[in-house]
Order: sequence, then C-alpha cells, then structure tokens
Amino acid sequence: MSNKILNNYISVDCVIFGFDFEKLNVLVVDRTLIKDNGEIDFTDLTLTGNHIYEDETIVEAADRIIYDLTGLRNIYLEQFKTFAAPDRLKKENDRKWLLFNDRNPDNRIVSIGFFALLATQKVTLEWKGRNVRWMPVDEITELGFDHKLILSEALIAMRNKLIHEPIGFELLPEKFTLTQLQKVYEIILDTTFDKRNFRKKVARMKYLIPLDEKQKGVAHKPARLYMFSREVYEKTRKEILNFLV
Amino acid sequence: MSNKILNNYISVDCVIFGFDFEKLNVLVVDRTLIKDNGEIDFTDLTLTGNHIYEDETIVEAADRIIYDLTGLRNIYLEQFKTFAAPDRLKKENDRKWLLFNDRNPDNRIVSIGFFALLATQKVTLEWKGRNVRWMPVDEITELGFDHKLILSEALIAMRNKLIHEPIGFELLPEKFTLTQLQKVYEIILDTTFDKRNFRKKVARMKYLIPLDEKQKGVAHKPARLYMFSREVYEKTRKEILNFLV
DNA sequence: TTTAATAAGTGTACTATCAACACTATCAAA
DNA sequence: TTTGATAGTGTTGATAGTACACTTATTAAA
Repeated sequence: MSNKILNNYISVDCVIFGFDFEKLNVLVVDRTLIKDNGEIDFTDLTLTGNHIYEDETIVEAADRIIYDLTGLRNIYLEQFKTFAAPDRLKKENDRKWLLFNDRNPDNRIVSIGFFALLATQKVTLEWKGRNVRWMPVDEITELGFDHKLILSEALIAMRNKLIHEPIGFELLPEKFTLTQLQKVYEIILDTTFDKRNFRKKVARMKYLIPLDEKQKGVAHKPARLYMFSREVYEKTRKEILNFLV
Repeated sequence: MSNKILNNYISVDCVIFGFDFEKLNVLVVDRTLIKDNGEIDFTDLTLTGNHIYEDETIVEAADRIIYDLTGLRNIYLEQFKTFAAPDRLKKENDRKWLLFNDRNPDNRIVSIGFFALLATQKVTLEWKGRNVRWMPVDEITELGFDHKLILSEALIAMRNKLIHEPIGFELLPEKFTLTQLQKVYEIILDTTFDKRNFRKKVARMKYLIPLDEKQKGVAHKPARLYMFSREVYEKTRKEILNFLV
C-alpha cells in the first residue's frame, strides 16, 4: 500500500428534496456543453454542489448553495455522510470532470453530503437563471460523477430520520392538512397507513398544532390546517429524554 | 465574504469507545514532548486520527487506524460527522499543532469523524508500544485540537444509534450475560431499567440467542450467556421493513 | 459443613399503544 | 339538486409497557 497523501479538494454536495404533494423530487443541475458548431458536446445531470470558501464553515457553505439555487434561507439541512473514494471521480467520468473543471484529476475530491427538505412550491426556479430543475426521485436513473451513490445514501439517511424524528412537515408549506402529512410518509416510505390510526397518532404529538383555519377553494369538504411548533417539540423532547427513551 | 478556496488536509479521526462492564471509556493518545534538558515541553491528550493514503477509501483509513491502535480488525465502525470550521485548529492550538506537524497552518484541516465500539478487554494496549490509553468518558475534561467537540458529537450520535438499533452487544465480549447488556444501556444512557421488563424485551428480540452455557467462577448464581446473531437480525429487519416501520 | 454474600432468574395486574375496520359530513361544480 | 371528492370520526381485540418482590445457585468465609 502507498503511504502517499493526496491533495484534497472539498466540495459540499446538497441533495435538495422537494415534495409537491404527489411525489418526492430532487433538484438537479443540467450540465450541457455546446460545441462551437452548435451541436451538443456533452450533457448530464448532477446534484448541486460547490466549494467551501476560505472563511466559511461547512454549514455556511451548504446554506449558500441552497440559497444560490432556490433563493431560500433557513431550510431544513442535515449533514449525512462524506464521500472520498480515491478514484471516485475518475475512470469513466474523467473527461466530464475536466470539461467543467480545471483541476488536477490526480487530486482526491472529497464531498461532504447534505440533504435538504422543502416544499417544491416554495422555490422559484427562474431564480438566477440556473440550469436547475426538479426531477422525481424514482425517475433518476443516472447522475454525473458518483452523485447517484450520494443520492441513494441521502435517501437512506432521510428515510431513517423521517421514521425517528418529526421532520415530515419540512416537506410541506407552513400550514398543511393531515392528509398531506400522511402522504409525505406514505410516498417517501412507500407504504400506506390507515387514516384513523394515523390521525390518532398525530393527536398524541402535541407539537402538531391544529389551527382555526381551513383549506379554501377545494371541491370537497375543506380540511383543517395544522402547524408544527418547534417550541412545543423541544419541550416535550426534553421531558421524554429526562425520563429516558 | 472571501471566495478564496483553501487547500484542505483530510484526516480521519476515530472515537474508539471501550466498555469494561462498569463504565464507558475512550481511547486517547498521550502527546508529550520532552525538551532537550528532559523537562516536559508540552503535553495533551487527543483522539486517534490519521490521514487517508493515496489508494485508500475513507473506511479503509478508519480500519487501519483502529488496527494500528488496538491490533483488532472487523470492529464496529460508523462515520458520524465531518468537521471543517475554517479556524478550528488555530487560535489557541496553533503552537501545539505545529509542534507535531509540519503543515501550513493556513490550510484547512477537515476531520471525518468515526466512532468505534468494542470491549476494552479485547485490546492489548502494549500493542506497538503507542502512547495510548483508556480514559473514562466522564473524566475527559479537555482534549487537544477540537477533539472535545468531536467526542461530544460522537457521544450524541452513538447514544442515538444505541436507542434505535441493536448495537449494545458490540461493547461486550462475544458471549455476554443479560445483566451485562442491561448495564451497557444503563450506563451509556444514564438511567436504570427494571430487570424483569428488560428481559421481557430482550426475549422478543429473536437475534439475541441464549446459549447452553453459563458464567464460571462467579461467587453467585452463574448467569446464562447470550450471543448476537447477525443472520437472524438481518432477516427480522427485512420482515419489519417489508411491513414498514 | 454451615452460613453469609451476591447476583440470577421469574409472574402478574394494570395501562397504553397498535391494528383492523365503514360510515357520515361538507364543499364545488355540473 | 345532484354528483364527485375528500374530511372526519369510534370500537374492539391484541400487543407492548410499567410497576413491583421473592426464590435459587454459586463461592467464600466462618
């Protein structure tokens, strides 16, 4: 084994999940390079990533990436894994990498993976005119670099978190109905729940606050709207931890 | 904000937790530098870390670090977080860092944090004669660099995992008693459990296999020994996931 | 060989949560 | 006013959680 230590380039890659009440999407960047004669030289899709600047923390870099692409701040964001196989960007991808970067392919690229959760409707994709678009998770068959792997691991981490902690509402507008919340869980965890049992469970979660407000303009009985209260959540969480989980 | 991108040095830092039936310990490295005249120039404790070599994956580097320090392979290991504040190793620690390293302090040091779980008795600390020793977690008040922060985050991640997944036995010898297992949970989660209820719960976990073997040489009724079966665990886990968690 | 010390091992009654299941209410649009 | 669509609601049986005290098997000391 070689004991040589590589130079390393750090990038923060964000898997931005967006829910549109029907399916789970990921924000992808369309990298298309046009030749001088107008033909497409090369095209692929990648996750959204960037470098960490000199005076930034990792989280600041991730926040900046989210802001650049969506125009949004204070989005739910979680660091889930770091990727750094020595040859992860080489082999088949070398040429693509060099097309878009001037870096030395001998260096190792280390990606710190984050996932973000938001409601697609919050985002105006025309923001800054980037080649960015939503793509349903289950239609993504290929991504540039090793971003397919990063997406898979993000999905695992996100599902795991969704099962154990109340983050489902992060994929919905601030005010949401219980049916919408149930759909978040059903679609992401690929299952179905009994409506009455789901509501009984929600009723026990004191941090989901029922509002005196209903849906408007729907062609059926309008549903009551709910909000998440972080304050109540932190309080009950502490109580639980005091008596131990 | 500066858009300058730093050079980055990647290190893999391992928080090696060891349980000795009574308390949770961490493997720390004693860094003591002696002056020419025999006086101690400087001393502190740090976590165990190292660089990633050219042809290694992150996990291989972590495995190598564990092996170098303990002589053990196939230890439970989990990547939990990556640390990279721009000034994390500077300020007060600059001198210490330079004493032990020839690197440029302007570069950013990125640490990929792992935690490992094992029974202290498995380790022969004389291995390779390193300045390495066990230290009880709750006696660690200070560590070099920002390793105290890394330790805190490792503890949070480890406790969280311990609550949600069966990893407690990783801190015990291959064959263990239920009282030993109960103690793992009680000490790490800082609580107590009722013995009968704990055993009822364990009885439901089919992957904890009772053996036809008992403790020997103890001055009380000898306890039955148990083993973890990964095979049974993977099977029941799949069944659970099929019907959804 | 008896006794003391120590931890192992075991059951029950009550409460809370889980899981399965079907009908009525309210709104917009036709 | 009828139709279509989704909201909203209770009960029962099974499973898991919680609180609680005594007997048993072994070694060491008397």
